[in-house]
Amino acid sequence: MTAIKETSVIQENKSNAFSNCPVTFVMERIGGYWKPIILFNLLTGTKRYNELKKSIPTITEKMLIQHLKQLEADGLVIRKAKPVVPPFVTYQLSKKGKELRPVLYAMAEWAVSNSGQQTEQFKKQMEDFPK
Amino acid sequence: MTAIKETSVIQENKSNAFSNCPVTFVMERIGGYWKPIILFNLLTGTKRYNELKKSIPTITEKMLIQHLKQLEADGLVIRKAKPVVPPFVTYQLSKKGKELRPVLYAMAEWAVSNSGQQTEQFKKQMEDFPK
DNA sequence: GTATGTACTTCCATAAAAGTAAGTACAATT
DNA sequence: AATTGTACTTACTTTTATGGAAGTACATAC
Repeated sequence: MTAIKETSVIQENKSNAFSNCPVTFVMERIGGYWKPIILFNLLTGTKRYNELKKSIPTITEKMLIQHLKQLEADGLVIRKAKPVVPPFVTYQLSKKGKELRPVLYAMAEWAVSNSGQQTEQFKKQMEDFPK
Repeated sequence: MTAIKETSVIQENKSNAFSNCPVTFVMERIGGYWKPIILFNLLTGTKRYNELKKSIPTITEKMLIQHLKQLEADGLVIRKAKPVVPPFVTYQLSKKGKELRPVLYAMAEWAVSNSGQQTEQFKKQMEDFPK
C-alpha cells in the first residue's frame, strides 16, 4: 500500500512554534477532505469496511483504506477483524473519535444554515444525527 | 497570482451524488489545512494582512493570500482596503464566517481534552477564546 | 476445478497543494 | 536618488493527494 508519509507538511508542523494552536492540533489529525466525512459516517456506529464504502460512494478504496489506517494509527477509530474467510472487518470510533461528535455536529449545523438550496436535504440528515 | 482552480476535486464533488452530506458541504469550504487556522485567527477580530501573517508564522505569503481570496470568494471573510500608500488592508469574518465559531470552538475543546502534553498551552489559548 | 466474496495491496499516472524566491506599485521619508 | 513599508504577484519547483486498475488470499459454494 501507499506508505503513510511520516513527513507530510501536517506532520512537520507538529514540532514547530505554531503547535500551541488548538485548531492546528485538530487539523493535524482530521485535516484534509476525506477524514471528517469518514468519521461522520462512523458516528452512526460500527460498520464493516464494505458498508463504509457504500455509504461514501465517491471515495476510492485506496483512499478509504489509507485514511482508515491513519485514523486507526491516531487512535480515532478501532479496527476489529474476525479470523474468517472471506474477511469480516469492522470499524468503529474510539472514545477519542466519539468525542469529535460536537465538531461534526457543529459543522452539520453550519451547513444547514448556510447551504441555500440543499438545506432540506441536510435537515433530513440531521434528523438521524447520532446522539 | 496562482489562479483559484475552479475544478479541484473538492469543487467537482459539489455536483455528485454525495452532495447531501452536510460535513462534505463544510469541507468544500473550509477543508484543507490552513483555512480553519486562518479563520481561528480571525475570530479575535479584524486584522491587517501583516498581523495575520505574524499570528500564523509558518504560513507562506502565497498560501495566506490564496486562502484569504478563496475565503473571501466564499463569503466567509470580508476584505477592506484603504486607498492609501503603503496599503492598509484588513480582513474580518463575515456573518457566515462568524457562524463557524462553534465548529472552531468544538475543535479547540477536543484539542484540550485529547492533547496530552500540550493541554496547558491549549487551555491558555482557550481563555481568550472569543465569544 | 471454477467462481464468489471480502478486505485489502501494489504499481503507475495525474492532479492539486504547497514551498521558494524574486519582483511590483508608489507615496512618504531620509 | 535611494530606502522603507505594505500588500500583494509571478514563475518555477517540489511535495502530497488522489485516481485507476489490476492483483492477492483463501474458505466456501457450486
